[in-house]
Amino acid sequence: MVTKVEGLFGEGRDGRGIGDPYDPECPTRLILDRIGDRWTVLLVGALGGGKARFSELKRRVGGISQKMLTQTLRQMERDGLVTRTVYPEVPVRVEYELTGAGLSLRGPLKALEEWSIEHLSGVLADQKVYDGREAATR
Amino acid sequence: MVTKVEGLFGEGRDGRGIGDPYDPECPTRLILDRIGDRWTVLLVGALGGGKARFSELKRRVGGISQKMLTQTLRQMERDGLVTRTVYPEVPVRVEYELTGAGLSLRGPLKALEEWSIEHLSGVLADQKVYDGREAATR
DNA sequence: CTGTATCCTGAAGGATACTG
DNA sequence: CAGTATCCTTCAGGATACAG
Repeated sequence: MVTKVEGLFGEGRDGRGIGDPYDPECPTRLILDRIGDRWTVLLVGALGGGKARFSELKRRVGGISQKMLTQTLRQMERDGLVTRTVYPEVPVRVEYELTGAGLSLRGPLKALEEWSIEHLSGVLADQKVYDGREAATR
Repeated sequence: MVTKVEGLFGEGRDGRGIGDPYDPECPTRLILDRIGDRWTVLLVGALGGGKARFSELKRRVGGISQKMLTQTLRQMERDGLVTRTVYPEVPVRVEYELTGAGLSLRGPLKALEEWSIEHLSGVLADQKVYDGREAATR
């Protein structure tokens, strides 16, 4: 039995232990499992505009393999982030669309993206400094 | 040469391609690289309360190995998210502390955590439904 | 106490070929 | 078109032993 995580990022930290990331009931793990891989994040972005079909998503998300596209979409469907609609035409047409939950994820992800844009140059600069010091030490 | 990503999660999606996640200059990749692994996220949480030393972090973050703790902290230091201070006592004491950039990451992460807490039960329920349908199909 | 250095394994994920 | 099935490689990351 593991202690539940109520707020890793609340203000009042009191040094209490942090929830086990391997506990399936841990919300932190929940996000990490969905957001952890780049593909889910990119797909939420790619689906932000509305429905899209398989091939279109493949085109939109650069570098994704067919395997990962299918796999990630299935996962998102399972999690209730996306709906999958099959139109039995010839050839088959399949459309994906964000659910309410999927759409609601865009806000937090956007916040993260904004942080990223804001700190991109800073982080890159810090890396250079750090790497420089390391090289000098060696 | 790949198109830069300005806003994967902005409102007006126009179906334009999405930035290559392998481009080091892509902000989306920046977040994903830091946030992608559970440890960085958990450490930002663990360090939210202020300075903490190595062994304390190890205790706080359940399940992290010594190797990953060191490795993740080094990465965070390199990215300018954390400072590392060595006190040459016997035995050595090392304290880690979030920088401004590190602290500023807590907001977005908190938003994500809130999403997670809010949607935990829903996602879990959807998974059950999905798995049930799959089992029936098979 | 705070690491570094190796070894080793599982799992992620790309490439490719085939199907309804 | 939208997948599924396989093979194969890479590599993250745990376990362990040793060091300043």
